[in-house]
Amino acid sequence: MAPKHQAPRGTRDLLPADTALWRWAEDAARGVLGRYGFGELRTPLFEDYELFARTSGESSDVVQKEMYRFKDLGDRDLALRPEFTAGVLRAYLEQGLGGRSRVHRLWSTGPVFRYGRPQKGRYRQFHQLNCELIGSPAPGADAEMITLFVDLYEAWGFSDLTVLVNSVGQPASRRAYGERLREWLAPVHDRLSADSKARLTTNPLRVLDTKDTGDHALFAELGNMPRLLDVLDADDRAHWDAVLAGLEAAGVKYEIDHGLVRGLDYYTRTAFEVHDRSLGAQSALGGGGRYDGLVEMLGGPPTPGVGFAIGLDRALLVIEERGFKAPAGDSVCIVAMDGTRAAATALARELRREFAVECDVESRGFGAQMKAAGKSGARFLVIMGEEEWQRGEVALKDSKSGTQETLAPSALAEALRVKTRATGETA
RNA sequence: GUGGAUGUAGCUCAGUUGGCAGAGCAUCGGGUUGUGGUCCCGAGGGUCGCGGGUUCGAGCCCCGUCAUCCACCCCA
Repeated sequence: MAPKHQAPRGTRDLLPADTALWRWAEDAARGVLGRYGFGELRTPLFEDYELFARTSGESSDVVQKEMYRFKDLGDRDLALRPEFTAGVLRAYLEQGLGGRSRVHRLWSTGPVFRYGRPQKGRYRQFHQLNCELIGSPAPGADAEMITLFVDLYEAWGFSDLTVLVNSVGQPASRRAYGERLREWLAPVHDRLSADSKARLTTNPLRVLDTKDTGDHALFAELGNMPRLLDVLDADDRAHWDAVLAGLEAAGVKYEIDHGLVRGLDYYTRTAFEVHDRSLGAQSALGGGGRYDGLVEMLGGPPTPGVGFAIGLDRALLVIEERGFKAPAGDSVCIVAMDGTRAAATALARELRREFAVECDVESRGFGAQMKAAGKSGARFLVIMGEEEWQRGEVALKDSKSGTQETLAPSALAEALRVKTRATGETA
């Protein structure tokens, strides 16, 4: 007790029981992503600080107070990635992907870092699954990304997800809308909550999703709340309508949320998010949107794009709470006697080319090995008794059926193959 | 960053007005060197998060600190 070191605040260890579930989820996601034609991109965990500062927006919370920023020994100004998109687009430009083909579908996963006060579902080191579709301005791209987003969750057993969608327009129309909001709220300005007053100057759109009930009463009193969708220009409007049509064509259920504003400044047009109530206050499971000006902001040619990030820690939290266990394959446990230990070692190595095999390495007695076998949950027991071994035989016991048979060691692999195939499970 | 709650065995938690640190589960051993998961018996395991203070005496009271949880901010 009271170990000298503990994991830094907001970080945690994932033990084998946890990582089994994580791997299951990652494998399921990989399958979906492959079928959608996405390729995996791996980028550095840290990049120039400036890259994140510029893309996220100087006024964003990420830049203001959440970045893990440091100088390396060469005095370079670096930061641990607080999100994936900036690094992905940097790689896209640096590697000249735009010249190889017009459209790229890229996914990434790994830890991301944000300095903030931890609580359940919020960590300083957390994990995202990130997808970007770079190069297409078409509303069909937005719709496909949202569909992929939903399909990933469905692969994890989430049914009936509600996807919140909104259009945040272009930066110019967003600014115009902010002005309209300010004018609309002017008559009641002094009665707004402190939070809302502050947000009115920093990010007026955020005022709308305040949790303050007094503010909501004021909104009702004013009536005729201006809506972001009403100030969209014709092109944005047409894009928005086409995205919704695309979702309907794909059979994806969605809800329009006029108050939905993403935390990062670079979003244009489409924005979307998914929440799960069982998570409490930190309920966002994932979100994303279109970022048509971002590549240009990084010094590249005008390149449209749309992407999203899924919070794996939160998704896994929900999966765990549902009591889901990663399916475990059938495994084999070898039980040897004093006269057959060497032979058991050889047999274990051979079988391990194909099956998950446990074999005592401590020269323990028969009883102890049987107990260990029971605890390990192995489906098959290979019992190597001295007398049978002399006759060229071993016993194979199937715990599932309770049956036991005697066979030649050379026939073991095939017997196991047949039995595991019969139940459709693999080791 | 703000406000609040909680830290006792690997885990979940008892612990009375301040008076010898406990249970269940888990672990290990035995019953049981040729058929396990059950059962029975036994054992190990604790600077009571950490540091300081009050006291004859602190798991309990006080201060600080670290961590977790809840809410806010914000997000994943």
